[in-house]
Amino acid sequence: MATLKDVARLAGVSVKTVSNVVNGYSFVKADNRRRVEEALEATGYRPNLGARNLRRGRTGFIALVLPELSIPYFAELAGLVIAAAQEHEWNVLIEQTFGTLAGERSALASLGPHLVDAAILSPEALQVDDFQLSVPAVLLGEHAIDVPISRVGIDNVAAAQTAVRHLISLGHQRIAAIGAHPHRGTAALRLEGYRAALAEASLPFVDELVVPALNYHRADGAAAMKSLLDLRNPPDAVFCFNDLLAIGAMRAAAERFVRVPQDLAVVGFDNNEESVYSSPSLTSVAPDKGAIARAAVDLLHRRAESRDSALEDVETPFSLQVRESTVAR
Amino acid sequence: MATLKDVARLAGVSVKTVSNVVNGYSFVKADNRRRVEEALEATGYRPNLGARNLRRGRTGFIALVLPELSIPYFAELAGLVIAAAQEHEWNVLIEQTFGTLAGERSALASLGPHLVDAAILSPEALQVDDFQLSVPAVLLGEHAIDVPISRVGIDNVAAAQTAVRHLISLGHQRIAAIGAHPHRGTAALRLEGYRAALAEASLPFVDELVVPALNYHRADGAAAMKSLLDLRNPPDAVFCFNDLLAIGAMRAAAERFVRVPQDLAVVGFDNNEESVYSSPSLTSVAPDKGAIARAAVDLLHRRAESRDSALEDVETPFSLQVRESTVAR
DNA sequence: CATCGTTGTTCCAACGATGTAAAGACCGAG
DNA sequence: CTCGGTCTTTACATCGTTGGAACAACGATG
Repeated sequence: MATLKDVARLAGVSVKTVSNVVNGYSFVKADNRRRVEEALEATGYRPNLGARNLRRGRTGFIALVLPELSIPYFAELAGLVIAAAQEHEWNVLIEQTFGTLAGERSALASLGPHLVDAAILSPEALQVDDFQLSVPAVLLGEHAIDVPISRVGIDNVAAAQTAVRHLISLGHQRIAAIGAHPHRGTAALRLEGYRAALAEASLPFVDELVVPALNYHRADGAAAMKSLLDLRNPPDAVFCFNDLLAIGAMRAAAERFVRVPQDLAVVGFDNNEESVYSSPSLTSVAPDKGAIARAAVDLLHRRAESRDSALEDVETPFSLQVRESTVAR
Repeated sequence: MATLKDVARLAGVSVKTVSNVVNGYSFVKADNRRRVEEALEATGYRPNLGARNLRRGRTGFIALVLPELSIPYFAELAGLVIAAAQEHEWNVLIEQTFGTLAGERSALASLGPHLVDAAILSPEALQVDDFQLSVPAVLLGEHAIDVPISRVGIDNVAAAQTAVRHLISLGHQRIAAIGAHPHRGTAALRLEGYRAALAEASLPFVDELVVPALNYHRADGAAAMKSLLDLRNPPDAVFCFNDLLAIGAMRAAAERFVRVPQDLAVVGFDNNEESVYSSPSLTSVAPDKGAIARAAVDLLHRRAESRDSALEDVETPFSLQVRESTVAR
């Protein structure tokens, strides 16, 4: 691998002159510039990023800490973050926490200015004490707890309310919710939106219709749905806090020969590609994932450049995608 | 951020002694070792990986070049690769190519010993000339073309044959295939397995039943299925070259009120989590993704350590997961 | 007490890049 | 022909780490 030294020797100039050419410094004599450029070409020189960053005091990486890549929402988001980071010459390091406190702690511990310039976090279990970050960071989703970190995400209350209003507007009266969670900030807000929508339609809030889910996987949605179908008086609609739960719920319904949407309307959250092709296709709250990824990366870029540290709270748009799980073809 | 120098000053020893303690060098006096360890603790020292790797001549990263994270197979695989890489103290850099030649070329160009120690590639369009790699690499899937690079993957011919045999054993005679592709190596092999299974059952190979798919997304599967259902004599079973195609195909069938599996049996490939929860659930060829990830990373580790460069071809196991899309409950 | 081998520590150079300061080349003005 | 100012290039130090050689301390040996 060619280094600046090799190029310099070939071009017959000093190392620094080559460095100047590489970095676009203006005052290089045309003749030398040409010779250096030829030498660069001939050796196929590529800068050693490690060395450059060591000298510059940056690493060229940002961390993306998320629960699991096998969850479609995070996989899609990761893809978008990688694309957005590229525009700022950042490479993305993905850390999986599997939603556990231990996993999140170890991911955070491994972060530091020597490894990454900044971090994007999607935490699920972290405590206040854990946020002793040494690099600029941004939270995706919600503040489960009150920590001084910027945030990017949608208005979860409004989004949930929109989803449940949709169910109410279709005439549903006994609407369940799947995905309550003791620690997850988004879960609390979506529940709040659910409550608000019921309240404004003067529908009662029924405890037994709110089912918790510890993980947001398909299996959890299926289990929750089964318990709902076992009720003396099962719901006629269900709002799931993410699409995977909804997919699991629809699966459980199908196994009991409960028809969606005739017997049971289902709304999800995240608008995974999977939900467009399921049978029936799934009505879902669609956050603008591209906007989230871009906003998060841009925010970190500003913070990494200027050392100011104003907290920001960026709200990204969402929409409701209505499909067959609430309105039959 | 504390450096070795800070720790050394605090402990009252030289930088090198601290380095020796950090790296587990045996001959350090107990007394000094204790003082250094206390100083390490007190300063919260974490080695600067960039500097360490610069000195050691490695980067601590491997690249994972794949089409797109939003494709579940690659998302799951990426998660497993990250986990496997952790055991060798490697961080994973994910590059998305979006299946285009340009994307793959630019990903490859950005690779080099200054950035990564090794690379795992899942190419779809690359040409022979492109494989001028300067780091150890391994291909996932198949050699589309004849290049001297190690490979890890399943026996695609046998896997496809197993899938189609399954359909034949259920009495299907008119079996379609979705996913033929002009350049993709795996596509050719899966088609070969399909052909072999037909041949051994003395079933005719019918051209119109083999449908190409340029991308392997759900939409492509749906489009292909529609064209098959438009045939004068449509198939009674279909083998899709991946699960996304199969999901799209089942969706298209449902829209035409074609029942799966009664009117049409469907087999996929990849065994995505999504396929377990679809309605009907999808019979699929299940490659052992964990084994693939581990084998690829381990192979690269061996190659990065010892400079020998024997080509390896690692075959990982697969199985057929039979579900409702071929056998009704 | 000189010598030796073992153990423990330090100093120096190097990895590849860039910022700083100083030196060299060149120009026109006085 | 010197001076002062702009270009242009260079030498050097530096980022944080580690390998190697040098050095120092030590008890054991002859």
